[in-house]
Amino acid sequence: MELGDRKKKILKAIVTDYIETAEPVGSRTIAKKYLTDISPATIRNEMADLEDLGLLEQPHTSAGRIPSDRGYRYYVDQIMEVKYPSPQEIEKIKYMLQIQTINELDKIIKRTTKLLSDITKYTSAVLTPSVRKSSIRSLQLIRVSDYDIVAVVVTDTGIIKNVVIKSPNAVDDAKILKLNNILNDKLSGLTINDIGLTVISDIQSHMREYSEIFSAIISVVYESLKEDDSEIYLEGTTNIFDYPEYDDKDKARRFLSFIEDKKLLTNVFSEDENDFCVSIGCENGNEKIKDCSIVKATYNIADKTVGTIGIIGPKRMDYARVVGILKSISNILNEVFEKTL
Amino acid sequence: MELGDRKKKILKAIVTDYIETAEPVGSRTIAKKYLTDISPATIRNEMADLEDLGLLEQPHTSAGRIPSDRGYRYYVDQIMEVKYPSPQEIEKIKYMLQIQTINELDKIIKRTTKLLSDITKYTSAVLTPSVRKSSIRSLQLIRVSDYDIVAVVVTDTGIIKNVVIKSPNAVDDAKILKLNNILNDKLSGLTINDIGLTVISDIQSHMREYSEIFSAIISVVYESLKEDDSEIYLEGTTNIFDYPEYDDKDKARRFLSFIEDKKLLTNVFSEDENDFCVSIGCENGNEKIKDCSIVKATYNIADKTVGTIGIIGPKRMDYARVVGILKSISNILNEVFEKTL
DNA sequence: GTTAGCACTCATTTATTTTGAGTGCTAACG
DNA sequence: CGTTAGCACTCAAAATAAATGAGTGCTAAC
Repeated sequence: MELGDRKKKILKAIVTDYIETAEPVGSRTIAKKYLTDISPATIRNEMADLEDLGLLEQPHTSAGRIPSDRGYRYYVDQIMEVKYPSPQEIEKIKYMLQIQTINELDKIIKRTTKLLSDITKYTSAVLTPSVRKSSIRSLQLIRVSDYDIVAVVVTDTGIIKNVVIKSPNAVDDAKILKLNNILNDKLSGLTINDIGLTVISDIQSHMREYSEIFSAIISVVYESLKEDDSEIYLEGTTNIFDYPEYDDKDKARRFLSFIEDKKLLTNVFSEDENDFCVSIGCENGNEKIKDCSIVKATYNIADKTVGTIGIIGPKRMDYARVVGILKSISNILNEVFEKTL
Repeated sequence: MELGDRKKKILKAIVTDYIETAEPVGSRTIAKKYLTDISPATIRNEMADLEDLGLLEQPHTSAGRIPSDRGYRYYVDQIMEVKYPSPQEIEKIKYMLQIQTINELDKIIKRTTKLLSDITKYTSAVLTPSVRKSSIRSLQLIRVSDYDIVAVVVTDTGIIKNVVIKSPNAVDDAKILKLNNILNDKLSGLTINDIGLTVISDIQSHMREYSEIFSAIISVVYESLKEDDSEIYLEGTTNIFDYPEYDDKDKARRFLSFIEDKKLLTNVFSEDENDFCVSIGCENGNEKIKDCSIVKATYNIADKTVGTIGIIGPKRMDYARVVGILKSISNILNEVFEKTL
């Protein structure tokens, strides 16, 4: 849909003003604050057109206009100019994400989540890397007692995962050492998906003597790695109280219950085909957050896209700013994760 | 303070009714629903006395009475009879906490948290075991690359903790093996607090050749174990919307911001001298939750008190039921953790 | 000591009015 | 023809007023 120049300006004015004030925008406001050389009457005519096109809507007859989902979409795609953080701000963010004594993946991710909500003032969510896309760098068995083994898997993406295994028969250090060598030898470098029947039977052939204990180990480890294990970190969940659209108790509740359900949330924030995505209102498919917008970006470790960072907030969201921030932070994260590995 | 029998009955009636209805309780209601053989006028006289004693208060002149903090306290300490779950319910809870393919500490705790909020309909919080009170059962170093080591610590309380270490100089498998043996030998059985200068220098004397790498390891591991690392799990945070006292946006917000701050929350739910504790309104010390009550109990692993389970909700809380549930679940948890180790 | 009776209080509910921001339409203007 | 001033009309929200009713404290009688 191609809009005339003036219509674009008016749509932009309405979206901008509505984002700022949360009040429906009237023709007089636009004529005074944004387009001083056109009269309210003319603006009214244009607004009527924009409403016919489905880009604006009117809460009730005697109110101003607010953008519709499609209106926001048009604004995001065709009108807005992304506002990136200033170089100083970028430096500050880098600083916040790099300084730390212990270089733990988890800590960087937690800190990123907090940072995101602090800067944007919306609710932020970060998905931790999933084991499934990573390949195994090292698999180590630790003997804890005669019948208790802990398997520790370290991936090329820096994830460390522990699996507790009850052994069917007693194990000693020698056995563990042998099992360790074989498993490590056969599994390192493989992704979870690579581990199939052929690999397993190959290992099994090297393990005639331990077949029982081996199958206990492999099944538990395999199950544990296969399950979708990426966690989600959340920050700034109470930020929504700053936005008048959530003055209504039920609205706030609906939002927060959605947020509380980690399954739903993970679903919404999981990566899709794009490495960057803005989804507005009904676009995000879930009835419960049909008046929210979500902006998300992916991040990489070891050149693999392993997780996403994002924010969720009211549709009346400062898209230009949020998009700039998310793009920048996802870039910075990629840099950080390049260095720390 | 010793109360007459009738006063006790009236206080009990008021607390019971207020817990149920959230409405100030008037003399007529009591005469009709609870003490049918006394007239409202008499009850009014008694209520005036109870108010003088500081056990009741009146929101405004023409309203009924509600219990004060002290009133609740008297009710909890002197009047209420704990309502324990039925044997069937107990069995159900046991079932929920025991059935699982992989016996992971984390999963049991997560499930407990969910269970608690589901049953009580309040917000539940569970503190995971802290490494600090545990002793080391096994410490294993894993070589990930020339300069990357992961230390895995398994405690007698079933905690598994990973620490990433950047080695100052390259390590090979032989070195790791040797370090492993020495560390394991010297550290297992010790608690974190046991690890002091003497132990460290003792190990150091066995490690002349690796002194540099050793100090890298010991400092990072020690730091990591020393820090207070118990996490807190939360469930049912949106349950508060079911209670009319949180109809007010600001009240809800205050509660939820408190809940969001893991530091504050951990503080409130950490164990104190008692293994069971009810804290009402102002008693819990924090201005932000002065109209909440907290009930918490501890749980043990390997005969050590390692964490707490609890719920937080409005002062108008069904204490008798919540206390019964928490006591039961903490017992069940202790049983479960006895078996799984 | 207990209770019926009554005047009084005050939050809550319901109804009514006022206000004002905003619109659409018409007619005039350049 | 596009633009704009003018005006009647709409309707949510705010302000005001009145009605309701649950509950109290006090007094006097049982």
